[in-house]
Amino acid sequence: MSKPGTPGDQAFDAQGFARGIHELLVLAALREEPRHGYQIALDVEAHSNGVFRFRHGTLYPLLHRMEANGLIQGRWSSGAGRRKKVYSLTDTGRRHLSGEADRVEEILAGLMQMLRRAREVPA
Amino acid sequence: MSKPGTPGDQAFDAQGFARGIHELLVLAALREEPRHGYQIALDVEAHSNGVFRFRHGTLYPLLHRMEANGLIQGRWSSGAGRRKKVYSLTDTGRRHLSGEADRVEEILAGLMQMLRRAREVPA
DNA sequence: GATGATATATCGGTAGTCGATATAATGTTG
DNA sequence: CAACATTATATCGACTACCGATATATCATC
Repeated sequence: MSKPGTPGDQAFDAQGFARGIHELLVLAALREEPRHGYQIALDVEAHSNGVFRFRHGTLYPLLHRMEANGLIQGRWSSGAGRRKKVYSLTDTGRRHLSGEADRVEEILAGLMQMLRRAREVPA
Repeated sequence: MSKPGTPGDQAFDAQGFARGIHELLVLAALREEPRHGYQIALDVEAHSNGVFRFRHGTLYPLLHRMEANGLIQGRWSSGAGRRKKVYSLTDTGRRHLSGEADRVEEILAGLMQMLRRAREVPA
């Protein structure tokens, strides 16, 4: 694995990265307590000063996908009133959260290194 | 702009982010001196310890796109031997480099905040 | 002359974001 | 109560562009 170019290294995957970020945002929002989709969107937006924002057309399919993958589990709130589907982290999801956090952190380190390089004034 | 949720804020755009990263990698690689595509790929991989890696099917269309957008300018090396298309930064590209670097840095700050949050141990 | 590295190019499959649109219950205001 | 905004979820089609595969050609080495 010391040889550069060896496949299997966990390198930056542009497609997976954006998706992974969205998943992380959801998982992080559910870290403390279960929430329903709309709440997750508000929560994410509030905690990031509006940097991250879920569109409806992105969020709900994402939640369905994550539920199908066993990362979260949804239950329709039984009470009367507006129907809400409340999601909570599964054990898999909780494990995934910390694992992905490590992975993303490595990539962020690489990105910051790149930014430093981008800012070096050419001689 | 103080009001959170105001549209027009430059928020995280999942699609644009991944593309922006790839563009930044190219621009940063050309910061000091012109290089041809294959060189850029090697350079990026070397400077990121293999975290970032360009596939050929990604790199060359990207270079064409960036040239069409006026961020870089390519010239076929006139000498004999293997043909190489050497790219250099345009003024637009140089401006874009610093602008995008600022934008990405903001997003990175948001991502790191999210990571911290993801790691907080729930009570 | 076969293999492998250098060097560029293109295409089709694929996945997922995003805007638009739909539905419906609830809160609010006059 | 009528009209409207907000809360809440869902789905679809257009679009974008990454990625693996494939092709072409030069050069070095053996």
